[in-house]
Amino acid sequence: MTESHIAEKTGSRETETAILEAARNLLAEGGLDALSMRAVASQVGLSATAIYHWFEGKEDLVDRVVLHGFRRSEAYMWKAIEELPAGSMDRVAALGEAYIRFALENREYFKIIFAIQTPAPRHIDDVPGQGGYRVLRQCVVEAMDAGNIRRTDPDVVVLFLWSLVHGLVTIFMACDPKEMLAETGCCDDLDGKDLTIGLFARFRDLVRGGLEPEEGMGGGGDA
Amino acid sequence: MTESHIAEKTGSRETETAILEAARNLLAEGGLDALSMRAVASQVGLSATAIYHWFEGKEDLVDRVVLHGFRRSEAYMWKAIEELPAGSMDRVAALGEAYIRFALENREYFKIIFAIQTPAPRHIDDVPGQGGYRVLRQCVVEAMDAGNIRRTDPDVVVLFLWSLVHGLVTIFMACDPKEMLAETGCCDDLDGKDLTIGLFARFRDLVRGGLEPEEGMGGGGDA
DNA sequence: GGCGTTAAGTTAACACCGTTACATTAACAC
DNA sequence: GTGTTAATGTAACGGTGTTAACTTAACGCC
Repeated sequence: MTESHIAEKTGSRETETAILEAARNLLAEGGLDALSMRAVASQVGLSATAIYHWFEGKEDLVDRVVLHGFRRSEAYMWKAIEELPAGSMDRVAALGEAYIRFALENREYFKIIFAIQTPAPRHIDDVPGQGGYRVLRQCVVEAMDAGNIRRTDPDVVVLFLWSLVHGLVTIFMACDPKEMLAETGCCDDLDGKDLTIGLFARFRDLVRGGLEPEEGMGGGGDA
Repeated sequence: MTESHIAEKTGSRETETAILEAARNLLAEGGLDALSMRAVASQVGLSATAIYHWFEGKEDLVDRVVLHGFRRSEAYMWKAIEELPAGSMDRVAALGEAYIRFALENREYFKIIFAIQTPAPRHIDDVPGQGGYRVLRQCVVEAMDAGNIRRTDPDVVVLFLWSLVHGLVTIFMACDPKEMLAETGCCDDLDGKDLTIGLFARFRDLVRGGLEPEEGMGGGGDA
């Protein structure tokens, strides 16, 4: 409670950020298993128990690491749309693509939030939606105002789009997308991240026009 | 390699299934952390090491437990559509709803596949898509033949629908959906599983008709 | 200069964990 | 009987997150 408290804290924070950075690297390289208190500590040059002076425990440490990831993701998504015209569907699509890119480039951050053993579900602010949700929502509302999206509850549309992209990413992170689409031959020349984005591109038509057949095209095939 | 091998094995399998059942319960109750070799063993009345005679290790045990979950999920989905007319969109929608129901009623099975630390992604056959993918694909193809779905690559449509539903479930398992839609007031009276399904119902319009505004409705609002 | 307090870190230990090595018991084949 | 194999047990290893108790250094204060 003394006056010099602020300055004193500021200096010591270096240790805290060093711990966070080490944790971040371990997580990105080897996943949650590789992020052990002892591994983090040895990388920083401390004993494992010293970490408990800065973080409540492993869960707290991981939370803080992941939080940092979200902050980056928000910036990532803003950057993706900044040069595209407001109200355009291109903006909405670019946002989806950015989400995919970020997720696949930061698998471990991403997995943790949706994979972690949480007894209670996490608050929305702790989730990639944090920045993402609000950015997307703004784009959707603008697109509605511009007459590019049918006028309905914007939150339903946002969740619709978010679910679509998030589902695609999550599925492709768990299965081998290449194998999954082997029979189809669609996007044959692509793989990994590009395949996911290629498939996302093919979703655009469905999102825009829906699954319903065009009017006046006759009743489909030979049924 | 002796002749009595089969009968002998059949009798002993009871131990194996007892282990599986104990593992299943522990997983469903307390997640992957609660499923420890020692906990399983004590529940069956064995020593932890005895499990290694029936399973290669924890990973193998978990895999087998999850596999059982998939089998159930497939049956669950077949049952959901059996009384609905083939080729109808109701079938497709019922499948989505069944997927949501199963996921939320079997969170731990579900989480594991998409959450587990897999260096290499799992094969499609190891994923809820296993049964699910093929069931959904059949329904989509039938709906195309019946003229209820625009004719395009069915695998793209299947993945589109699967992504949508899977994303919705995954997001709602990680965030608090109630909180997320607080401002909107949509589906205000529902919660938990019902809210997710309620929201899924609102997706149906968007899936059918797309986001594009109807022709001849004028250029949207006041933009 | 001595005192109390706090920050920052240590070592030792606890209770788990998955897994391995090795011993044991029982049943069966020859 | 003897050998073999299935089925289980005990003891132990190296790892985990975490706690308790201790040190060491720095600071404010009188």
